[in-house]
Amino acid sequence: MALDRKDLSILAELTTNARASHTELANKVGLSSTALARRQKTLEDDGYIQGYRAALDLAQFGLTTTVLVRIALESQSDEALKAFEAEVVKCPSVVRCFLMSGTDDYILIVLARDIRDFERIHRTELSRLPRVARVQSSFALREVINRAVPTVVFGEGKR
Amino acid sequence: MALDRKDLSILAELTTNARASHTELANKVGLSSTALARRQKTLEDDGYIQGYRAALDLAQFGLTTTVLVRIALESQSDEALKAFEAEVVKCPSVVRCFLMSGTDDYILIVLARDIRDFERIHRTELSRLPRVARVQSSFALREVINRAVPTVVFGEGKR
DNA sequence: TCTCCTTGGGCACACCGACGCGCATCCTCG
DNA sequence: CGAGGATGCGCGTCGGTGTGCCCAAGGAGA
Repeated sequence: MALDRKDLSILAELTTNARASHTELANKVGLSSTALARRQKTLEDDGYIQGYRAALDLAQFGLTTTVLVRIALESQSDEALKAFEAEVVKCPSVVRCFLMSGTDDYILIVLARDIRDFERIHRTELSRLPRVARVQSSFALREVINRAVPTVVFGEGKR
Repeated sequence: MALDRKDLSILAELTTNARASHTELANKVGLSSTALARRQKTLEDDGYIQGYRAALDLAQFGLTTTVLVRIALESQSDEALKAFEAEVVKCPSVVRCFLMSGTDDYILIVLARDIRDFERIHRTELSRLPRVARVQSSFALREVINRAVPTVVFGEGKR
């Protein structure tokens, strides 16, 4: 199934404002409300739209510090990976965790209030992870780009 | 201003389902619809809720490969940073870009269709970035955690 | 070339639900 | 005991949503 420019326009708009009504969206896209409703439903049914989520301002919660953590395990055995992953999903300050190729086994993205708070997280969350051989942390000084969706998605319009 | 458990419960629910109606939310949180409406409006006005966004299934667009790219610049001068950042924001496949402490100057997260596609992105987007001294890419074999909001936010309830 | 058929769009309408208001009540704190 | 803040209930209005129907455009086949 292929998406045309209007579909992409709908997705782009919903990515910005998920609560827009059919008529509101229809005006922006250049369709009638019924035509838009059909397309939106199709996009949902076909799985292009997973759901609608509120975007929280994490800075408002004091979470202004992003830390990238590289973790190497003692062993790359399946059992070690499973044990590590079972615990890392419980870490409440971790927002992303990738199993990586190359020398570093895992890369985590951790959100903290500040550097002191990260020290606490390191002590109470990260240091308790099993099978860890080495932990290396780098602080993000600034976030230059933070997109949920790559802009390339909205630029491939057919027709 | 402090949030109590009901506020956090509202935020948690809206993070999952941003289109829930007042009555729907009220039932889950244990409030009446009016009390909930007031609290939700307060959360919006106070900036805890930035907005409501549709979550797209990137796999549906073929973007199944995540790549972490480490980039070191030739120079850390303010001019070099500005020049680099002015260009990197134009890269349509980059979803995140951090200015880092330590040896690596920037870390990007790039979404690609597959490894072949990343080669194209490397050639057409990354290699054109100015002032770059070294580029090092690591592929994510698997995504263990992908949260928009750390669970720690929902667990600090007062009262 | 004509015709049939399919696909997508627009218009109008009716129903249903959401939303916001006012007021009474309750709880807490001073 | 009084006052302020938050809650819950009921109501009316408004808007969104979904349906049915018709129309236009494009493609296929005879």
